[in-house]
Amino acid sequence: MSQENIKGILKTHQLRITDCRMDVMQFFLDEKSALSQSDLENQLTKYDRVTLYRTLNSFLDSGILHRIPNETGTATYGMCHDTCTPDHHEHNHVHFKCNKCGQIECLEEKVAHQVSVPFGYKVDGINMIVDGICPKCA
Amino acid sequence: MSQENIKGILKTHQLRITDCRMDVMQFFLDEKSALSQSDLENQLTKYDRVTLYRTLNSFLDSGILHRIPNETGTATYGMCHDTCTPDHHEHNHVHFKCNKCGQIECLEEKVAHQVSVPFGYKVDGINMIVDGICPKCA
DNA sequence: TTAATAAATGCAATTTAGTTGCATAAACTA
DNA sequence: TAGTTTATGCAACTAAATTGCATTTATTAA
Ligand SMILES: [Mn+2]
Ligand SMILES: [Mn+2]
Ligand SMILES: [Zn+2]
Ligand SMILES: [Zn+2]
Repeated sequence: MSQENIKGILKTHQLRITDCRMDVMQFFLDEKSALSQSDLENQLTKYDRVTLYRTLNSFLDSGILHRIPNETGTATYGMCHDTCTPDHHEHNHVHFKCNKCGQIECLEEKVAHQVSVPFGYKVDGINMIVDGICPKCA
Repeated sequence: MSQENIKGILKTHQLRITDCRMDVMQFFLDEKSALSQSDLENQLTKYDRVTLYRTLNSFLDSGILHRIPNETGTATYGMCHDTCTPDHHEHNHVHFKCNKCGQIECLEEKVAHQVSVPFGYKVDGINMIVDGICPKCA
């Protein structure tokens, strides 16, 4: 994706165009897999950790990224495939976590948007995390 | 559940019977919902935080507890409903997270044990996290 | 019942993750 | 290009989790 396209995404989400934001978004687009704060720190060493935290948060707030649930206790982020807005997020795709390399990916597969729950529970969202072995590790 | 039953569970999993382990397990059995380290710290103040961490980990390793994926970055643990062993965990039930009170519960609802993934991916397990409003908060 | 052994605990220190305040620098607006 | 707003870097801080080690407790076998 071109520099101009990335700028477009930032503008659409009403975010100022800065080097850090451009580089972080580029990194997500290149990697395609989900990334964590520490991935950014390792790769984008020219920026302060705090700036990277704040970049992730601004992307989260504006609906460019979403957080992916995981068991490890470190936040992981993925690009929103769909048309997410700050108000309405639509993350109805499956997440895949490789048990060998640890990488987390957003798959295109859609999640069933209904699930049966006991009487009295009201469902807002459904999140599906599949674990196994990814093609690279097979 | 009786003290003796709890001892039985510990023995089955080849864990030494200690006060801390008895109390932690009792707490999980009483609460029925998923618990975090900080829940334990608040409730079981007579034990050191480190001991509670280690207790959770020993339960995790021996298949008494499982970790529940979430987006917040704090680990949450639930009793394994099914017949889990250290080697093979079978957490085929739905997890529900209330968006009001934050509580996480293991539901009896079974998770579909098939999911379609792109060619090349091998699925080991499926985790389903449903969020919404629980009966208590409705 | 006791002595020997192995494992669990508490405490202090350390590492890792994430946040906040504030001065400065950069981006946008007109 | 000047004025305004927002982002960044740095330092300090809070919170979560881990590690090392001395001491205590649980188990085992005499
Ligand atoms: Mn995703
Ligand atoms: Mn569960
Ligand atoms: Zn992999
Ligand atoms: Zn609730």
